[in-house]
Order: sequence, then structure tokens, then C-alpha cells
Amino acid sequence: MAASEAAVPTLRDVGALAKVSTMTASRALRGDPKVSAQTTARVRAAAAELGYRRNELARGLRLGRTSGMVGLVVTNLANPFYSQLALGVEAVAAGRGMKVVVSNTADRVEQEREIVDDLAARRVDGIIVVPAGAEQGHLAPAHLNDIPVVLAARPPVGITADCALLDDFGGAREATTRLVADGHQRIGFLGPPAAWTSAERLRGFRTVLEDAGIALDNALISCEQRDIATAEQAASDMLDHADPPTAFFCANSRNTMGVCRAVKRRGLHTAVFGFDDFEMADMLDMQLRIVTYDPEALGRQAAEQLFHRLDEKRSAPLKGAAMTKAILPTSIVDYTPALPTAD
Amino acid sequence: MAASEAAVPTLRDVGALAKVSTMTASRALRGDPKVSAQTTARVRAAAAELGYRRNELARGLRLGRTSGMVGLVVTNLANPFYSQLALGVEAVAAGRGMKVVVSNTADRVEQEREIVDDLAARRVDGIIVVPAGAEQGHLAPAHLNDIPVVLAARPPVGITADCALLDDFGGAREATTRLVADGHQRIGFLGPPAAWTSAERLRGFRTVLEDAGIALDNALISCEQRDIATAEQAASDMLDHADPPTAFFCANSRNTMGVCRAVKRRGLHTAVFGFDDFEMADMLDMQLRIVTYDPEALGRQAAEQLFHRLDEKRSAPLKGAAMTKAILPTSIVDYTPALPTAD
DNA sequence: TTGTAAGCGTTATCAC
DNA sequence: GTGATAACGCTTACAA
Repeated sequence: MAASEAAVPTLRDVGALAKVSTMTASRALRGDPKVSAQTTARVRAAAAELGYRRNELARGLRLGRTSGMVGLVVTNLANPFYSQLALGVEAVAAGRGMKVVVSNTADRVEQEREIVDDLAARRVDGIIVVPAGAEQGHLAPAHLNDIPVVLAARPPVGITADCALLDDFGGAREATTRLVADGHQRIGFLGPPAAWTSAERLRGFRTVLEDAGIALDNALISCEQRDIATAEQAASDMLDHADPPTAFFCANSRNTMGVCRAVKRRGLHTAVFGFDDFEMADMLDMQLRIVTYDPEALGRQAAEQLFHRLDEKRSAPLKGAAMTKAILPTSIVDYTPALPTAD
Repeated sequence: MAASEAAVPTLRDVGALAKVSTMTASRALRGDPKVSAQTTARVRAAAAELGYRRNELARGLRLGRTSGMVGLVVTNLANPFYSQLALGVEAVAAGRGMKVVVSNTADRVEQEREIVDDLAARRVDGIIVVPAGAEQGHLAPAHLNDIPVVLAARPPVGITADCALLDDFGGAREATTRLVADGHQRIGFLGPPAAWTSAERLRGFRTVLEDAGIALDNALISCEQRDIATAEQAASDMLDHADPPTAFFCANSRNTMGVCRAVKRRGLHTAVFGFDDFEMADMLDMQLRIVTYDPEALGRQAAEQLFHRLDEKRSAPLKGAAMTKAILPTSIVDYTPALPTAD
């Protein structure tokens, strides 16, 4: 009854059992109308009995060179931002019957190069990458057998590629503008190191202050914090300053949380403006506003660009259209309680 | 200079350019010592010039039937629990030079069946699944061409399979025991519907109350809340009860957050015990304790079990060892402030 | 309606 | 050392 064979059944096995040629078995299983209903039924029965399943790898090899998979390369899947982005990519890919191969770079360019190389060797149809650094030569399609590449969250540097970005600059500008409008003259800035997004957010911050004629104080700018604890410390240091900030702008959620900790622990009511929403932010009872956006939408957008490129490649293999650059908007949410509960 | 060819170069192209046979090219690129150093160098140069990259799909087809990929099927990648689990799986897989194909089921069994089927057709080496339901026939290796399957977070039902679980029962029992030890007699329970984990946590909760001789009040048990908002409402309803709970036990983080909202909004100091840690929980200034664990470790554990099974399959294809069942421990973290800041 | 031959890109095997 | 041949599992093209 139960065939406990070690070998995976092939079309040949199915054909043999159904007493037809391999070719007829192939046609029957694909529902080719040129095969008689009777034969088709017999083949189907044989396939079911054997537990036959088409080998998509062999099929792809014969048909062309597409694996029906897209590669997704992120820096850290544990970060909700990237996992939500992955969700968006996966959703769009699934809608097109494609699978997503996810890999982590831990922000290491060397790792990224190896992963991308491996994905190309596996003949993925396309790759979506959150680039780890400014060295991106290995991401140029010319180096990847012309596999389309879409960059997400960070822009191409030194290469041309489609990309989907957030409006980091605009969001930061808007946030800072509001803080200035509220009368703040001394605003602390905290962000993580090295990321392009963080630099853009700092640029937005600076632009507004300069336009408002407010002098930049380097003691109030700190871009070294990767985690909540160090962010809290950095914020604490600023608050110890002789002329402490009356407000903070934080370039990512880790820094926002650290700042909230520092402010709250001192019982202060310093205004905080963060970037990246996080759960329970509204429960903190603070003067807290956040620049927010939809990472899943970013993933969907990047996937759409990739599939558009794939469609185009299929119809006109040689002439590549101009690169696309999508910028997703940010919005602002205010978590300041209507009436302060404490105090 | 830059070859702008549409066709991806093959081993044959490399051989032609290097004036050797395809076979010699193949050997040279693999570093076969039987090929002269001179030839090897020439082949390598030709490969580099062409931008040749080995087709791993074709290679796999010839070599055996392994794709060097493992499938990971989760219910919702946006949930930090699953994305961290995915990170653990990815880390272990990467350590063995394997790729992870991630798919979402959105808790739909039908979707799960299709995904698993597709993964099998793609000849993944193994599959790790967070099963969406109790109908798991499609996960039995016998139906999947003997592809090893490891279940994560939820146990096998009606099939035999390796699995990696959390100590849901033990964690809930410990939490409830502490609440009872603190003198609580009326404890509200809130959890999400239908998940096995939630049922286990409820079982742990019930066991302790029964052992303590405390009557169960159905008005204090609610297992319908999937999100924070409905959890807050459910908690609020319990607090409106004539004989309201003096403490809450929540079976997942959404419910914990909802309960915290309800309690905080009313300015109460009701004790809350949650399951699943979440960021900023320590900033809420509440009597809050949480049963926590390491989802990434769960992913690593499941991956280890899978690879162990794969190794075993390779050495002894026919005799399967007994199924393994790993249970990861939970621990408790207390976020209650040493001295209440408000009040 | 069904079967035969050939080949997708790679490698094991056996010749030279 | 290197090359010719066949085959992995599948499907297109052409025959029967």
C-alpha cells in the first residue's frame, strides 16, 4: 500500500505505471487536451499512487533559466522594519506565484556580496537588497548576469538601479519644523551610525535649523547609538549639559526609546520627536510625536518595481528602460496625552 | 569590453573561449588538480571575462536532488515572534551554506498546503513549519516525497514529526502560581483564539487555580482577542464586572498590551502578568511581569533538528530515528518599578 | 492521440 | 591532462 521507497518518483515512473511514454505522462499531467481523457485519468491515477510531484528545478532548466524565486537581502530580519518589508515583498511575490529567498547580511558588505552571488548562481529571477554599504559594485546587474536588482530603503551609490526609498529627508524636515514652530531653540539629535537613512534624517534636521537661523551645537548631536541603552546614556549626557536641550529629535526607534527612558527617568516633560513608530508609544504619557511610515508598503513597492522590470525584460530583453526611484511618504502621529495624567 | 549579451554564459562558452572542452572547463573551475595549472588559469580567465557563474540548478539536477534550500513556513512574518524565529533559522542555515525560502500562511491551512506542496516541488531539502491548524496531513513526510519536516511552536497533530516547542504550559503555570502566591483570588485571563499555544497557556492557568481551590469564573476568561484594541475592550469589560479581577494573566503580547491600556487608562494598579516580552514594557510604570523566552533560539533549535534529520537521512536513507521533541524554557521578568513614580 | 529524439547546464565515467 | 559520451528530469519539435 504505502510505498516506502527512498527514491523520489519521476515522470518516467509515472509513465511506466500508466503504461504510456514519459512524454504522454508529461502532457497528461499538464492537462494537454491532445491526450485522451481516458489516458489522462490513468496517468493521474498513477501519479497519485506514486506520490509524484513535478520537479520544478528540472522543469525550469528545460524551459528557460528562471527559478521562480526572488532573493531578498536585508541587514537584520529581527528588526521589525525589515521583517515587515519582507512581508510586503512576500505578499507581492506570492501573488505572482513566486517564492522569496531571504538572507541576512548583518550589515556586512562582504556577506552581502557572497549572498547576492549565491542567489545569482541559484538563478533567482530578481533581487531586492537593502544595501549594507556604499560599496555596491557587486549589485550592478552587469556583474550579476543581468539579473534585475531593486534597492530598498537606501539608494544606489556608484551604480544605477531601481530603488524604493522613504522620504527620510522630508519626514525629518517636517518634524524639526514643528519643534522649531513650538519655540524650541535647543534640540538634541540622536541617531544610529553609518546608515544612509540616518544621514538623511540628520540632513533634514540641519536644514531646518539653518533656515531658522538656529546655531548648530555639536554637543547636541550624537550619532553613535545602535541600541536603547546607549541612546539613553547619550540623551542623559545631553540633559546634563549646562544648557540642556528642550526637545529631542531621534532618527530611529532605538534612539527614540532610549531618549524616552532618559526623559522619563528624570521626571521631565521634554518634547520628543521620533522616527519609526513603535508599539505602546501612546502609553508613555510623554510629549511624544513620531514620524511614521509603512515598511510593508515599501516592500510591496520594491517588489512591484522588480516585477515590472522582469515583465519588461521578458518582452524586450535588450533595451532597459530608465531607472525608477520611488519615494514613499511619511506621516506624523502625536502621542502626547490630551491631559497629562501624572503631575 | 563590456559584453552586453542577453544570454547568460554557460560552461560551454567558457570552454570555447579558453579553447578547452566543456568538461575541462568544469574541472578547472572546481579546482580539480588533474587539470594543469596553465589550463586552469586560462579557464578561470575566460570565466571571469564572460562573467560566468555556475548554474546551481543544473548542477543540483545532475548531482542528486537537493536544492540546498530549506523552506520556512510561518503564519505571519510581521509578528516579531516569527521574524525572530526566521532569523534563527536563517542563521543556522547560512552556517551550513543553505538558503531559506520564507512563506506566509496567514494562518490559513489551505494556503499552507499549497506552499508546502510548492516547496516540495522545488525540491527543498527540508521544511520548518509553524502549522496553521490541526489538520496536518499534508505535512506528513510520506505525502512530501519524504522531505523532512520540523514543526515549530506548535506540536504535531495526527502525524509524527520532529518539533520544537516552548514551555507554554510551564510558563503559564509559573506565572499563575506567583499571582496566587501574591494573594490574588480573582484573576482575569485574556488570550487570542484558536492557537495551540494559547490553549496551553490557559491550561497552565487553570491547573494552578484548580490546585489552589480557586473557582474558575467564566466571566474572567476571554479568548477572542486578536489585537490590542479588542483586548483593551475585553479587559475593560472585566473591570466593569461587579466583582472585578485584582490581577490579569494574558496569553500573548497583544492581549498584554490591551490590558495594560485598560488598566492604565483607569488609573488602576491592577497586577498584570503577560506572556511574550515587548519593548518599553518597563516604561509603563505598572505592576507588570512577563513570561519571556527566546524566539530566535526556537528557530535555531528547529533548524538544528532539521539538519540533524538531513544528516541522518544522508547516512541511513531508510531507517528513520525516533521523532524528537524539544521544549524550550521560559523565564520571568519583572517590570514593576521599585518605587511607583506616579501616585 | 501517442511516441521518439534532442537538449536545457552540469558532472561521473570511461577513454585517449 | 584532456576529451567524448551519457545522464539528471523535464519539455519542445517533429514523427508516426
